Amino acid sequence: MENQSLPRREREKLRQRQEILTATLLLFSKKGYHNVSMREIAAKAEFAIGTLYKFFRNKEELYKALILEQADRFHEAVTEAIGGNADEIDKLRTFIRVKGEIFRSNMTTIRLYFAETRGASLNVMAGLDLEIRERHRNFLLSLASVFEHGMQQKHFRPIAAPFHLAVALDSMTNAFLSLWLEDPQRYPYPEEPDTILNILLEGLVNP
Amino acid sequence: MENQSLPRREREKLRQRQEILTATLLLFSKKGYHNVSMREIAAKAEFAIGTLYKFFRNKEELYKALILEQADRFHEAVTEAIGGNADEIDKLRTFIRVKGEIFRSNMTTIRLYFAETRGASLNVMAGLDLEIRERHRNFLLSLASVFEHGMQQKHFRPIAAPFHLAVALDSMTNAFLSLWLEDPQRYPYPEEPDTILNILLEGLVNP
Amino acid sequence: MENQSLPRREREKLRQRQEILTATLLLFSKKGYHNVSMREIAAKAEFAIGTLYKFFRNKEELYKALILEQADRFHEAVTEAIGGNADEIDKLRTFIRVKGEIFRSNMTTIRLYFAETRGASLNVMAGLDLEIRERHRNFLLSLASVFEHGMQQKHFRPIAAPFHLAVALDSMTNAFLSLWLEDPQRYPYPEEPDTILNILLEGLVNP
Amino acid sequence: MENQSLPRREREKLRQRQEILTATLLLFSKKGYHNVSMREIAAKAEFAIGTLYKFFRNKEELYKALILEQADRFHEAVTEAIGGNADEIDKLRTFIRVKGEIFRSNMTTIRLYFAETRGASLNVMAGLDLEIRERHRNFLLSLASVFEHGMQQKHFRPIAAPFHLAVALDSMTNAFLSLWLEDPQRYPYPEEPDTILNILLEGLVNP
DNA sequence: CATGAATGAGTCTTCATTCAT
DNA sequence: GATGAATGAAGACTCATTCAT
Repeated sequence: MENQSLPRREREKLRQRQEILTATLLLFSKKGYHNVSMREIAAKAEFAIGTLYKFFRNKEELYKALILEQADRFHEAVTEAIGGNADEIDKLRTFIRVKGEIFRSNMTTIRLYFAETRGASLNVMAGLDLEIRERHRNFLLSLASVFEHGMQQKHFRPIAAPFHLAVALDSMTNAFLSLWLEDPQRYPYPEEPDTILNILLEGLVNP
Repeated sequence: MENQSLPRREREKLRQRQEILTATLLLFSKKGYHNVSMREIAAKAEFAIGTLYKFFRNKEELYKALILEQADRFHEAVTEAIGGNADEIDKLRTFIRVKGEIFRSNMTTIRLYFAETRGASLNVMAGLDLEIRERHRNFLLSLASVFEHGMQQKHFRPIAAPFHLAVALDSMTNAFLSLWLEDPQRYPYPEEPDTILNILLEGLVNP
Repeated sequence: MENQSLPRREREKLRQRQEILTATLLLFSKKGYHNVSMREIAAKAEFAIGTLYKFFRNKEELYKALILEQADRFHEAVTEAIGGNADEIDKLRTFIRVKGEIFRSNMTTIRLYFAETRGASLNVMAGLDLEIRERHRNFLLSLASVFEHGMQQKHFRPIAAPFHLAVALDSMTNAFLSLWLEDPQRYPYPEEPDTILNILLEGLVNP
Repeated sequence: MENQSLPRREREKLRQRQEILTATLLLFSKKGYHNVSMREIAAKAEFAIGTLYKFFRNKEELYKALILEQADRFHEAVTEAIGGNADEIDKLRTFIRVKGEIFRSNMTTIRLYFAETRGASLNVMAGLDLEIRERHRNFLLSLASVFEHGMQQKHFRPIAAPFHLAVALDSMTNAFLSLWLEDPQRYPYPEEPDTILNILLEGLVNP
């Protein structure tokens, strides 16, 4: 992702920044923001404490950067999943599948993300929350336009506003993935994302 | 709720305990567990610090008590909403409405509740989390049995497992209420809970 | 010891005072002054905290009273041991034996006593120390007069000042009893007090 | 005592450690362990509180280190005093003199030492006590072997077990030094250690 | 430029003491 | 007079942040 045309010095700095963020993610997601010390992060990242402060003004800033980076990654991926020219239903199916894959391969990140998007943000700071919500909202709008387009194409019945449908679908995937996160054995996230789709579509598709 | 036949001394103690919990709820939900000091709580509750420790062994215990009390209140209310002998669809409608009302009159509590049920708990402690999840799961089972009964009565088509439907409905109400929480103006939680019901039922009801 | 002619009310008070002191002795000698709380003492003595303060102005005063009472008991007993008309050597022998008996039957007290007489007093307060030293000094003077008398009677050679001899004898009994306190098995305090007497009386150098 | 070939950084650390210990010794010996706060120590040592914790894990550890260091110093010195090839009586005389000198130049330390070796240890911790007793016992054994050797050489009559004689001599020096500590004017510790030696060596009984 | 030693404000918690009942 | 609930000062300890080397 890093621009390879940057001067070597700059590229090096970006790499170090990444290393710090990686170590931080590991620690924060395992123990929580308040239970991780800068010393601990420095040790894990194999930098001096002072160096951390060269990259991030303070602990909060480091946290913000971490969350935003992860949120970006996440929203990019799901947004891409519903892009392209595929059939609307395929797009929804792809979305569910891709989101599931991201969860499965980023449980660590996800825990942190949930912690942020669901109120915990109150604990740390308000500003961050806004930026995350912004990204989330943008994604919901993209998803809504899939529904909208489907309606225009008469594939979908207008049982609710497109945005509401987007919110509904997004929340259902969250809920099922949340169950899976709790107990992957008991609640396997559908290999085929059909359960969720069924619930949403069974009444939605125009007969 | 407090037993009025308790000796006066006991009633007084319960009242004080409640005052502490109320002050704590306000502070925790506004600033988060780690950003509130016992001194602050004592000041808000208008008790001496030492008095706090008469009621709660330590800060964590106070937090636990607070969360559990609120969760109980919440789950009792929504469980009651789907009890009784009403028609299944009416029960779902009542659930959505009641949950909305609870949210609207307990925003403070809700913020804290979400913080707990959605990952932030990682930050504070594991034990509490389990008890909350247990309550949540119990409610989901009750809700599932509403769907199951509806299927047995042939009011509902078996488009998905009852428990999955319960999860879906619960998550949708959360999502819409979450939007409303963010911006009550922009996202009014449906006075009539029909949007959510529509999404869920439009395909669910047996034609 | 309590004057039976005191009004009943007074006698009762004295008895309560004793009960407090007994409980306190047990706790202080087991855990040390600073590791015992007034609440703990009140519980052990089965009085209310406030009642403790009726008898002793504060924790320190309670401590002082306790130590002084024990010291008095102790010094009375050893002083009595060297009183009477017996032969000087018998008096010394009796002293050693009696002191041993007191130790053996009051280990609890003794630990506290040592803690006080040997520097720990620094920890708690200076005033107490003085009163104890006074008693100790008085006893040493009594003991010295035994030596002095023995010299006058020509039973003893004037190898050192009587007071110095008293100090020497007292310190030796302390040392041997201290060993015994540490490990009663390994260092049995002489049934017959002859070891200590030998050292003092025999004369070590080979003629 | 510090290895001068250590890297400068290490030497500096050792020096700081010593400064902390020195300040701590002063405060503890004057006011006692429980009446000295870490804040106070930090102020006296002219370090930040946090710095104290870089050197000692907690207050107890600091105390332990202090006591053990002083005890080592003390026992080394007295053990050395009875080493070498001198005549046994000379060794005893040297011991008495050297111990006196140590006392005189380390009153502060001594107060703390006594506090530990004589019961006060109950108050703070058990582990430390053991290590000190161990050192003390080792010294007594060395001293005992002086008596034993003296007996083998027929300089001493076997009036008591060598170990008992060691205990006796040690306790007498303690007692006389303790008097001196109380009131240096009234009880000058014998310039020439002859009083104590006399008592021990002369033989008290008139032949 | 990187380092990590030093800092000290701020945290939770205990407990001697008071005083309304 | 007895009680023990309430008080809040004070203590040990942590950790984000700075800055001399």
